[in-house]
Amino acid sequence: MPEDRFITIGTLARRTGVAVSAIRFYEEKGLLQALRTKGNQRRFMRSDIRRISFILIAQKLGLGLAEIETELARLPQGRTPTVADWQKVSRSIRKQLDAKIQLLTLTRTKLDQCIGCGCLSLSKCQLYNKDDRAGAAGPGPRFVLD
Amino acid sequence: MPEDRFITIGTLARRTGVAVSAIRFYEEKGLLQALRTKGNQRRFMRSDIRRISFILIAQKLGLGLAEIETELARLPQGRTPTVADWQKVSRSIRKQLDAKIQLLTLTRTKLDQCIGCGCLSLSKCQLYNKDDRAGAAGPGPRFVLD
DNA sequence: GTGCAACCTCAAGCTAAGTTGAGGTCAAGC
DNA sequence: GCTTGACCTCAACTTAGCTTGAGGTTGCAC
Repeated sequence: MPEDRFITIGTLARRTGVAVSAIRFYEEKGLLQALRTKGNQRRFMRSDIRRISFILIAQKLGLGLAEIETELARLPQGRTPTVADWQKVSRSIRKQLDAKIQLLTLTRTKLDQCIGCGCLSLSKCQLYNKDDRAGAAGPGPRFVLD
Repeated sequence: MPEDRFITIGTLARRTGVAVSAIRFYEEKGLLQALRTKGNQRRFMRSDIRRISFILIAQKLGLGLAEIETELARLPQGRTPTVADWQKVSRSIRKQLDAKIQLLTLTRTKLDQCIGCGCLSLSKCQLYNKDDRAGAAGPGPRFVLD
């Protein structure tokens, strides 16, 4: 296997700083795809280093793996993504980041009003009303600033 | 039990919109304390309504229950918290909110540079470097914008 | 042709923040 | 005094994002 284009899972792990187990996990979740050798070992493409970089960055921005998968799906299938391809995806998460900052800023304004009156009352407080929560459904960790 | 000061778990649930099971869970975690009747049923204080309001608000701001417990510990023991007591706690989380917004804004700036060059490279990108992650330890969901 | 690191799968475990269910008790109105 | 809804405990399950371990195979270098 003299091919320069393919790398082992260990190499990918070293290059990205991500654990081997995590890479397998990402593959299982569909965020990465790997070829297999005759002996059933994974072989990744060099461009997967960038793909993992993106995963890490997007996680830092608060996206879940499912959302990240959606974003990655915008990349071209079959060919190595170009700079322009990556820019398109990056701009998409930049929008989400923007929205998140706006939401937090708004919340801060409300909190300031709340501190002013000291109420923290569910009925009167701007910050909190039941309707806000009506949509929250299903078990598991929620409330991470949807 | 003609006392106006004590309320049942069901009443507390109705008043806050939080599930009974969640209230028991918060008590177990030490975020709430309850007296017990002879028949072993919980009795909460009216001021716990506000306490739960605070928990909900703080969660919205992205705090975990452990952090919220720390904040709540600033409230006086034994007496019902006053408006001033709540303001002190609110100002504390306002600071944390501020920091979170600043971090996100900084991240956005870096992302913009990244989009500019299209790199998304672990070695060159401002957005990501290994050292950032060195501190992240332990299992469980991390990366929620520490 | 053999030794050993690196790979493989599969199952179980972890944390957070709860929910769901089984099986049983309490309290209040009629 | 009894019925019924609200309460009790305890155990098991949920989702997300992984890690850890057991037990077995590959691939490359000497």
